[in-house]
Amino acid sequence: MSDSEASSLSGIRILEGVNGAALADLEKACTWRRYADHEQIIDRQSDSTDVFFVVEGRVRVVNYSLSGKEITLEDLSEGSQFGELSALDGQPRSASVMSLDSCLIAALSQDRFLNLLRDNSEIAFRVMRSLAGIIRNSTDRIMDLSTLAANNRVQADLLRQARSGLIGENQAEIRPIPVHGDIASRVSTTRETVARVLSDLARQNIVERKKNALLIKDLAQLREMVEEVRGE
Amino acid sequence: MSDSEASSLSGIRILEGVNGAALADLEKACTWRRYADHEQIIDRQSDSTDVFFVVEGRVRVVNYSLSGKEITLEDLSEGSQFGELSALDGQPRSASVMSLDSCLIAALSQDRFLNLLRDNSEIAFRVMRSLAGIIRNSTDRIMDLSTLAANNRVQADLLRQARSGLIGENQAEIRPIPVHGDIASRVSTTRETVARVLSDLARQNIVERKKNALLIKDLAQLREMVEEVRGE
DNA sequence: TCCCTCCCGTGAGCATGGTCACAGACTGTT
DNA sequence: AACAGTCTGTGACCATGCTCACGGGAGGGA
Repeated sequence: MSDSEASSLSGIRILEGVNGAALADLEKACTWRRYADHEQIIDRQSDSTDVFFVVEGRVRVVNYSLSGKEITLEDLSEGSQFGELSALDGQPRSASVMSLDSCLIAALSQDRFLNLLRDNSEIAFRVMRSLAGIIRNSTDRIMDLSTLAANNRVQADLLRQARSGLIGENQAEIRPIPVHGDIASRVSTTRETVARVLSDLARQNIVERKKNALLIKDLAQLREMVEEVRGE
Repeated sequence: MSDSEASSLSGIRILEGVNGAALADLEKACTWRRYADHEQIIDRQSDSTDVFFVVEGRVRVVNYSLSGKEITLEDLSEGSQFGELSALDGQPRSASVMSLDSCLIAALSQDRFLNLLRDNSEIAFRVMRSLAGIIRNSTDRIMDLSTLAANNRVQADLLRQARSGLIGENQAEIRPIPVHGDIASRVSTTRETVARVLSDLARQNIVERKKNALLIKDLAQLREMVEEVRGE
C-alpha cells in the first residue's frame, strides 16, 4: 500500500467505487486515530455506535471469558471495517477489538454510516455480503467446536492458514511462525495442546519448524487426518 | 394468526410496511408450498438461491456432521425468513433447513429479492439488522462452547428457554417439555448428559418435571450455577 | 555478558463427559 | 391387550485434553 493511500479511505473494500468528492467528504467526516500495538479500540459492552475502518495495520476481534481466557473471533487486515453491528442495531458492542500492529483507524459516526447505506445500495449490498461472510465463518466454527476434537481443530486451523501460503500442490509455508497461544485462542484450546499437536505432526514428518516459517510438507495427509475424524 | 393472513406475506417481519399492491405483487411472485413434519426444505451445499418466508409453522436450521450428529443452529417461527445468505452472496447453502410442523413456506427468487432490497432501503436495513442478530447469537454460542462445560451449557439453555415462560420473579415454566435430544443438539452435547443434568437439578429442587411442562423453581440459583463456572 | 521476558516442549495426574448398554415409562395402534 | 416406537434415567468404562509444574531456548536491553 503506497503512502499516498495511507491516510485515505480508498482501500476500504465496502467503499469501493465511491467517487472522489464523496470519498473526500467521508474522509473529513471521520475521526482519525493511530493506535499502537495491543491497544483496545472497542470494549465489549460499551455503547458507542461508530463504524471503524482499518486503513493501516491489523486488528483482532476478541472476547474474554470472565476468567480472562481470550477467544479470538477474527483477525482483520487493511481494507476491512468493524463495528457495523452496533451501528446497525444500536445494541452494545458484541466483542472487543484491539490493534495487533501500529494501526491507522478511521471512525465514522452511526448517522453518517446509515445515511451512506441508505443512499447507496451498492454499499449496502457489500455490507450485507460481508455480514453473510461472518455468519458463514461463525457457523463453520460452531460446527468445528461441536464435532471436532481439540487436536483436530488445531490441524484444521493449520489447513486454513496454509491456504494463503501454498507452495505447489501439496506444500505450504506459514509465515511468520504462528505463536502457539494465538492458535489456541482461535480454536479454543490450550497452548500446550497446540504444542503437542505440532510435535506429533513434526514426528510424522508432516510439518517442519523452520527458522521463521512453518513448513507444511504434506497437506494431503494433514487434510486426511481432519476429515477422518469428522466422519466418525 | 388469523386465517385471512395465513396465506399472505403480511406477517413477515422484514416486509412490514410494504403497501398492499406491492405486497400482492410479491405474493404472486412467490412459489408457495406446504411442507409436512420433518421435511427437508433446504439442503446444505445445494446451490439454489431463493429466499424463503415462514408464513405458517416452525422450521429448524441444522447441520449434520458426517457421522450424522445433528447440530441445531436456530429454530425459526412464523414471520421469519431464511436463505438470505445464498441470495446475497451466491454461495452454496451454509446449512440445511427442515420443517418442524406442518408449514406454509413462500419462496422468492434471488432476483426479486435483490431488487426489493435495492429499491427499498428500509427492508435492506431490516435484513441487515436480522443478519446482525444472527451474528450476535453465533458469537454468544461460540463463547459458550469455548468457555462453558457441557453441563453448564445445558443449564444456560434452560435459562434461555425460561425467558419466554416467566412466572413471577424467580420461577418459569417451559412448555411443552423439551425433548432431551433437542436440547443436546442445541448445546452440542449428548442426550445422556442432558438427562443427568436435569436429574441433578431435580434432586437439588431447582427444576421439577410436571405433566406437560418443565417447572423451574429457582431461576436465581440456576443462574448462579452458570455464572459461577464462567468466572473460574 | 548477564538478566529478563517470551515462547516452546513435555511429563503426570485427574475431571469431564462421550459411549455403550439396558431397563422402564408413556403413547398411539391394531 | 399386546406391541411398536419414542423418550427417559442411570450405571460403568475409559479417552480426551485441561491443569500444573518445570526446564530449556532465543532475543533484547543495559
